[in-house]
Amino acid sequence: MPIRQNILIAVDAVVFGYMNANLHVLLVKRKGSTFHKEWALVGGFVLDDEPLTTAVKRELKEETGVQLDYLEQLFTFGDTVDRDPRSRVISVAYFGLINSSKIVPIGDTDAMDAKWYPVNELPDLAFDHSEILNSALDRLRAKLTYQPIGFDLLPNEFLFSELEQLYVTLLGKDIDRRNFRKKIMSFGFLEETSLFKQKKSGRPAKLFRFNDLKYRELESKGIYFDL
Amino acid sequence: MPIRQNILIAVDAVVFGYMNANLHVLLVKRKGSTFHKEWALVGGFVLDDEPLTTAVKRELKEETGVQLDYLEQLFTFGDTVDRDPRSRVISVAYFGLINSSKIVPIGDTDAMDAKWYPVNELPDLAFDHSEILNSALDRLRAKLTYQPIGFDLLPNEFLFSELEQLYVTLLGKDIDRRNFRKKIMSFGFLEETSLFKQKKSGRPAKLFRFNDLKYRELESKGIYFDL
DNA sequence: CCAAAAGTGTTGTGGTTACACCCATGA
DNA sequence: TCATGGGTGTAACCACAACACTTTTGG
Repeated sequence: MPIRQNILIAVDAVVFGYMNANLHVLLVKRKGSTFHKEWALVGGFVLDDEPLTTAVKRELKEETGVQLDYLEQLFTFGDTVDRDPRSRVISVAYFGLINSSKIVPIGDTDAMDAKWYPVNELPDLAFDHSEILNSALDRLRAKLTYQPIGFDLLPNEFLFSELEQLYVTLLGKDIDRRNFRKKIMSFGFLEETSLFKQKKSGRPAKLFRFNDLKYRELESKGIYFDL
Repeated sequence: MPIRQNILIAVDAVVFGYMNANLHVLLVKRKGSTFHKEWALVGGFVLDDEPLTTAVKRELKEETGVQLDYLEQLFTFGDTVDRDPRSRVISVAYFGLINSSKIVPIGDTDAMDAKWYPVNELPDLAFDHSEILNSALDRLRAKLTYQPIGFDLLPNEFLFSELEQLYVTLLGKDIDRRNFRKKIMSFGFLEETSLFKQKKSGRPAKLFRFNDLKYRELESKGIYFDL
């Protein structure tokens, strides 16, 4: 094949985690020459014989050590020819969610170069990474209405109020507690456990668990949440 | 930047058109060495300083002369390292729709190398193009439930029965004529014209037109069609 | 007057919304 | 006993599904 191109291909990951009743994104502090010490999404160049998804997972592991519960392709950014000042780079962006119980609280010490940032307190980002992050946020909110995404963000066992709070945070509007409970329960993919969690004050609350089997059944038929 | 990659980047387009009460895809007959004379999606390599969308449009123009009414990024195929036998190629696939009234009936003569194929009579395709086409079909059907896609496929003025027929074809199930009409009309983005179309037999039918303004309004709020 | 396609309403049902009070606990 | 958050039911309303006959034209 006689063709010669001078375009590089990279992958970037927008990984969301939910902690302290807030949505967070995983960012890394760059060390190379360009955008030195600025915050950016996790990502890097794809190896010649490496599938794209392998590349994202490798970068995530190398740069932050996190392991994902959910990963999907988001969008390929290649309409802006100079999005990387060094050379033309096309980036395949991925969108990931991590279960709160698996979150390793990296970067709360300043020694690390990876950190969970609350989405409402983001720093300026390198390259066009803000744009990428924004499309990921749009996707997240859209998914919320047709997939019970909460379950990939919450720990394996959680309070109903935590699920509700997550929806409130992500949708940015209030929810009627009774109606929400009725709706979620009607899907049948939530199980009550017999465990309770004692909070500092107030009545102890039941812990719930997600039933994957029931969920996969429904998923194939297509669910629709309005809220 | 010291990095060197040996990966090529291409774009491919899955373009749908609706004619003779059937969904069609635009295919081209390959002429190069690999997959010579086999049918494939329209596509080709991206130029070094060319935005991705420009590349797809250029290829479409060069190979078939069609001009699209709707184009969106579909998916980037790069998990299979040997999808192109010659070299590693990552392909950014696009999904397009064309208005019936703009369809140039290429390829009904055998001299041409581009042709509209009905989706239920597809030939074998080169590379992993069947897979790409299938994801485009999935996307098309999914979009149908939250966007009035019919309007990008039908001519500017059309019969209600044509719109209905389009949904029947794409969804593969029957629709109640009265309920369908009520639902579509309730959105308010369809306008009656005062024109009539006389068919060979039967009562003449009103022609309808799509009101873009009203549609864009609704689109931002999010529409939902069940059907 | 027959064939062909267009056009048109009503009713039952099930889901969604709106809404407010009691319960269990720790301090 | 008070503060805090957890848990629950009902009634009005609206959207959807099911269903069949009449109208207009050409042959």
